[in-house]
Amino acid sequence: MRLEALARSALGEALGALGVPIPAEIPVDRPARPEHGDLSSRVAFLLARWVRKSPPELAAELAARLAGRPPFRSVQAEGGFVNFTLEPSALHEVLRAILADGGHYGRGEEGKGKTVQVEFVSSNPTGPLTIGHLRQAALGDVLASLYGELGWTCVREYYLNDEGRQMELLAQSLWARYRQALGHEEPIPEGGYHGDYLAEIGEELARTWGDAYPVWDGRAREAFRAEAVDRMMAMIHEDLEAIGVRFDVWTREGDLHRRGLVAQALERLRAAGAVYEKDGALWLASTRHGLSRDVVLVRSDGTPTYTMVDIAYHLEKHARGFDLVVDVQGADHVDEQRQVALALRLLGIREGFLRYCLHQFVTLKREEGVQRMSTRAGRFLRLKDLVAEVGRDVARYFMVMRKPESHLVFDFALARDTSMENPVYYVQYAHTRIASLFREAARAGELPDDPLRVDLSPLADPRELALVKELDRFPDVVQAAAHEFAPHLLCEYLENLSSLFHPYYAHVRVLGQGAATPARLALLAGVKLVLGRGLALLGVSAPEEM
RNA sequence: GCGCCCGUAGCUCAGAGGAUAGAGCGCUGGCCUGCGGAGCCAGAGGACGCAGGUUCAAAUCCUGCCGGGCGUACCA
Repeated sequence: MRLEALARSALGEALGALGVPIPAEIPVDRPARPEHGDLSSRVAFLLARWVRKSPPELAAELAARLAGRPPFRSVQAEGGFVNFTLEPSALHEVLRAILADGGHYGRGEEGKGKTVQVEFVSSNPTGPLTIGHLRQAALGDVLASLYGELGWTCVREYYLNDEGRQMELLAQSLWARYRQALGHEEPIPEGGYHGDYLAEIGEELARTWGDAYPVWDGRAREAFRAEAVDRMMAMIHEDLEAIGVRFDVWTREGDLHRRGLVAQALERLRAAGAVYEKDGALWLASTRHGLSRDVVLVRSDGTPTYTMVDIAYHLEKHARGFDLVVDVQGADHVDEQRQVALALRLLGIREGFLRYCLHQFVTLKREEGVQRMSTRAGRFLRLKDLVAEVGRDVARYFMVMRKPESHLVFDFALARDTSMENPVYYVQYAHTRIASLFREAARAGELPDDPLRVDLSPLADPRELALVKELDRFPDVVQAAAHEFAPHLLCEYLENLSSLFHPYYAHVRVLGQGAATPARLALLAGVKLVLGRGLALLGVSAPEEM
């Protein structure tokens, strides 16, 4: 039961009794200031004109009609607002319901019988994953968890670009390293990959393969490309393992070609009249539909572009029957996204089938200053190494604690050495403290036999009621975080809940307080439950001891 | 030039029509003879980039500027 619903239904009745038309959604907010009550509605501002009254007049009439109505202790008009203060017993019931839900609290039903695919990372296998990929890995993984929490069946997918020019360059770069290891002077190709990780593999191949590939020909290309992709994938798996991200499905670009899906997609676009020929290439007529430029789908040499394959891939996703597809991508993909979305629209695919979670880039701030990453130049911080330094929990949390569309500065020093004032630890510590308290309660024989039957009436302290009100928000936060692609809302919520708990704990004794003890333990069981659920959704551990 | 994202406390960022704008870090000063001080309490610190407009009400919506990021490839 959301608390807002209590005020909504009361206001609905009062409006009906006054003969005022009832809006589809009666606005109810949580006031920032305690003197404005537990709940507040600005409905009078919306409807005053309708009934030719001023907002304060209408608000006063509504308040008069609702005065003394349970579960409200008071209903007051202030300005044009109608402010509600709840009876503590109403909050006690909220807490009881949360405890009764147990591990299911926060779960939703909206996704029942529906499937969502979240595609993320999808980094080209040209090197290990870096801190740049971390934001995407964390975001995608958390979004998938959030949708899972709302009842959706969720598929985490990685799209593997194992074809094309970048793979070619990677293979040739590796070959050059291999030749260098054999003592030949072979330069890294123009636009190739300079990272040390290829040098190591090159040396190893020189030992095992000897001088078997003296020239860069078709045979060498095949061998080195296969080897390079395998090696890169192994590294990527290690990095994903380090931050605890698992994919359900890996789709390879090469498979899309082999299954004829690219050709099929092209046929559909032709049939829809969405393409035209120019300069020997085939173009998507995007400007005709309001985009800023047309893009090439098939080059004049007959090979399909990345965009073409991307369209084919998304048609394939559609054919798989997902109700929703979420692509997590960086800000450099905006144009690409528009093009793919347009193509799907022209092919009659339902609006809303594909949604993009677009995120800005991460810059790394460390002692030497701010540095830009470049896999190609071999200048990057590998994900695995980052996790080794700051831990998986901090790495993940820091990546989702800002909204995706904000630039994110990863303060390395803060993440690593401030185990003192780090928000991750602050939240985890709240969980640990409660766990410790329950251990203590068990030792002292103060654990209630049946937590659901505890008398909650001793919970009267404003801090206790504030905690219950905050617990009541949790399902709304989960839902908003999922729908708006905004996991940072969950971080903010958990930090806020923790900042209500810590002072409470510091000032209110729980154990040895007679009838208050089981009531307070019940409250803290609720807090622990929600902290644990929230952290789990973020993929961050909720330790019993630290 | 054009398109998209972002300008809020010294720093990193929440708030996205409502009532006196928030948090963390940093800074100043307090609190360890009771459940974990990884904590608590108090304080200093703001023309919400600028200028107009819409509204009973704008940090929030609209327009135009100014700053920063990204894109604007027959790259992926």
